[in-house]
Amino acid sequence: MKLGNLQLRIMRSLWERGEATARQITDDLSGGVPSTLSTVQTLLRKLETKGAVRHEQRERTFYFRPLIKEQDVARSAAQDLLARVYDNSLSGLLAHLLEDETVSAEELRDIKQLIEAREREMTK
Amino acid sequence: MKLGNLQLRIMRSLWERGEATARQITDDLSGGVPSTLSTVQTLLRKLETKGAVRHEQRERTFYFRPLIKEQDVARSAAQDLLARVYDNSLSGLLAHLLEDETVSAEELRDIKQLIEAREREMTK
DNA sequence: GAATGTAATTTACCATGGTAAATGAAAAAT
DNA sequence: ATTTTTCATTTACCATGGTAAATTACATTC
Repeated sequence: MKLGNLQLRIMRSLWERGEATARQITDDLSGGVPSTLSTVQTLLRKLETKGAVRHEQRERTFYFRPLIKEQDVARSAAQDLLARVYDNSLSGLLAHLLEDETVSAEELRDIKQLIEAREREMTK
Repeated sequence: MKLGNLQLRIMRSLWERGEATARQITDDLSGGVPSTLSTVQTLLRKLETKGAVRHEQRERTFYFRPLIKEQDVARSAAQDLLARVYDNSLSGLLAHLLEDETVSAEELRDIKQLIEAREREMTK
């Protein structure tokens, strides 16, 4: 499942809240680039058509829930980038990511450990 | 500069060739998902409007050249993914990338070396 | 009960990426 | 010289993401 920018931010609100109304999501968005309630409602419909969310009506109001997992969306976006842009060259991608000066020592330690863990899985 | 899928494939042909006609690019594309000459011409125009390519006419034919660098496009796509989807968590992204079973031992070795090199830069 | 507020729904744009046929003009082949 | 090929250009779609006003329907408040 491929999502646009605002779609992703809407999903993020839903993933955090578990369930949310269009109004609540609109409020969540107001911190960054704000969108009107109307826009959020439109996108929620489109997300529902795509099968990314579902809604349940209580009283007059729609309560939305995510149907797709954050991890799955992220994973497929990462795989897509790797394939489309880097021709599946992991080292090519990582080389670019490591160029960023703001990478912390902790991050480096963490990802090194990820790789070492993966190496251990390798031999099995 | 953000490029669509076909736009990227067209650029890739241009990056490899240095200079190419719409026809040559169309031929290059015929290996994967093919596109008609007409479509390629249309997209080349749009790429030119965006400033991604320029053309030069010789005889009757347009010869296109890339104006943007492959590395820059890749880099910005990677940064965009990292920020938009992973909230700038490098380890989060790498964790997903390493889940792919088809990662080779060589790739692992390569990226480990990238990280170690980056660690050495760190202390400076 | 009338006014106000709050929902969903409808409708209508715009931009971008992609698709390609149709047309016209020029070069190449016959 | 006529036909065929090969370009560029024009035109016209479609899908998706995003934007939002206008409308309608229902609650809440005064």
